[in-house]
Amino acid sequence: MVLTKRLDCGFNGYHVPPVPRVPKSAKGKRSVRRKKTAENRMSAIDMLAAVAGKLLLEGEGSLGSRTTGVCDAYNLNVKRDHTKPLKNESFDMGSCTNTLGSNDTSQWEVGNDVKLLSTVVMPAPTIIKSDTSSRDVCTERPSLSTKKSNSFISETAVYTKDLDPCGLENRMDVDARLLSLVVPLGNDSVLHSRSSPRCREDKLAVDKDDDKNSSGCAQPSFTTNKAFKPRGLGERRSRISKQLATKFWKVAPTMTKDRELSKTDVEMKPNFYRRRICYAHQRTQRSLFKRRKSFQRCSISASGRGGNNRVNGLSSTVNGMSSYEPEDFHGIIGLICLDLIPFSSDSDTKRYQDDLLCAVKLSIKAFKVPELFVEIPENSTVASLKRTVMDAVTAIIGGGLRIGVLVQGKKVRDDSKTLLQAGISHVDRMDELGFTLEPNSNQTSARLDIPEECYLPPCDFAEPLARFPATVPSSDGVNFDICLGSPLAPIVNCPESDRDSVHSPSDTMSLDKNIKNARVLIAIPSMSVETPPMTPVHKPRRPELIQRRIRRPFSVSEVEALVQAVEKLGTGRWRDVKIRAFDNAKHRTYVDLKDKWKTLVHTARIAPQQRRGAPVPQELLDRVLAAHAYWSQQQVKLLVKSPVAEGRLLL
DNA sequence: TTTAGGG
DNA sequence: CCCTAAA
Repeated sequence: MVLTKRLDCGFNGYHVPPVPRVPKSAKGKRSVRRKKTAENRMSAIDMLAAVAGKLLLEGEGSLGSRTTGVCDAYNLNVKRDHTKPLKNESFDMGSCTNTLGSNDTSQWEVGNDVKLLSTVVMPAPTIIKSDTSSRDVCTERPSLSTKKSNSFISETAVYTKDLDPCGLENRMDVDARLLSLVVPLGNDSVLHSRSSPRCREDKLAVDKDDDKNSSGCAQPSFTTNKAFKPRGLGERRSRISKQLATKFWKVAPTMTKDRELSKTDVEMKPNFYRRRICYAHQRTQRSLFKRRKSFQRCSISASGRGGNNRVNGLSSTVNGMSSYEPEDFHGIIGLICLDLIPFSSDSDTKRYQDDLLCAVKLSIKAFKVPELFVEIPENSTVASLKRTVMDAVTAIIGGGLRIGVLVQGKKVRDDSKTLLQAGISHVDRMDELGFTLEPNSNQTSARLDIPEECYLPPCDFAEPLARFPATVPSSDGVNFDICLGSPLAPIVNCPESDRDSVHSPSDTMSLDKNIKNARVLIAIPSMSVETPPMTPVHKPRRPELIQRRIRRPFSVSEVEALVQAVEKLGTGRWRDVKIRAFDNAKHRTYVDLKDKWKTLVHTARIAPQQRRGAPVPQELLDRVLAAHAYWSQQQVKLLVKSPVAEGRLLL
């Protein structure tokens, strides 16, 4: 049964409907499809489905919450009208098909005029302080008051793209992205299974720590208290969202107050008040999502108690939102935080982006100085050890260093570039952005462009350092982590880190397995001549950790520009094409353009039904084919005229 | 560096 | 998008 409806759902507020547990039998069936996906995907998809259903059908009341977890059951296209100002509270939702239940394949087509007058999630701006001495980072954020949600709508959208576990992505054509999936652990949540002892460790640690913006996990019961209403809450991430968040602070300064208001419709239990939520994030094979995931992970804050909040990929604060108040979560089984990322190249969008990208706040989250030797007698006091380490560190830092900036592993050499141009504004994963400390007198040309990376657990500062001589090695570069949008105490400020600084090998090993998720990636500086050869150097590994670039689908206007340029220049001059049509699009290389052309030609040749991604106007595809044919012919002609070919012809 | 193609 | 041989 296919239903086509135009929906005009202007609903206030939003709550995530209960997501039914996926029956085991069903799980079994689906597991085939989810073969290569992580164990908790189902839950995420279910939640997405639920959210999607609510989003689209709230007010209709017919979608209900019985949703299938089949990952390809949801195909939402949500478009934001970028021509409207951010404050605009409506979205134009594009087509939406929603397949419900395994036995019910109803589909809903949502017309273009459907307006979403509320939000699933609230922007979660975080005020980031780069002041490393400040531990009390502001974590205020907008509340989730459903009543107020109309005020902060604009950036919310549902999109399944990044939840795409099974290739759904390729059928999505909207540039909105699911930002993150926040899943307070509940009994119903499959994700719970991932919350592992580590998570509980964190929980305990956090409880001790109580309120230091550290993170932890909620116990399952925490989110299953039925006395509380569900409410939507979200956090936002990603390149744009980071800035959006900032923006939201500006446009909706009242948001902080809303939390107070929100208490009116939620019962609040004081003893929950400072608990932390444990989030789990859906895994996916898709690199984009991985990236996002890592990004979230990267924001995991170090616990104030010296590293008991290790990065583990399973828990911890995400997004610098270190302490959601429990009232935000009561009864919520799943939350999906979504964001909408504008198309990258439309002119409107560009303005929009530029507008948003004006503020990129960085905070240095971890500062590691590897390969630092400290020699100190056994009978020294801890205090003297600290002093020694501090001296050594100070010697490095005070020694006149300059900062290098790495974006996606590549050094940004042009200091005149803007963050936007350098792509820094776009990084959505923390390890895409790195800094290096380099000696000012950089005669040695040892390089750090492809840093070897190793993992060091946070806040185990003293331990590794103790092995190193106090003489400052003339390291060519030292990486340190920075964090976008994550308020947390810098590791160098972990005063009492000693206690927790020793890790069992297995601990390290398991962490190492999560190296991709780990946020504490440091570079081992290239050894200088003075460095003793016996220096314990980590095995070179994972030099490939250079991040894959963010996927940025070509917009129609970009395609248009590309087609036009190729029509003019032909298919063998990608550099010229780049200069001609994409000179200002720093993120489009000529290889990208060549690749895009390749896919365009392919797209143009296949049946429209086979096409995936953002639909390219047929007119453009026709031009692609025409240009391709023309230039192919030109090449042949050129070949024919060439001596070799001529010679062959003569033969 | 740029092109061209496969992955 | 990535990787890379070849130019």
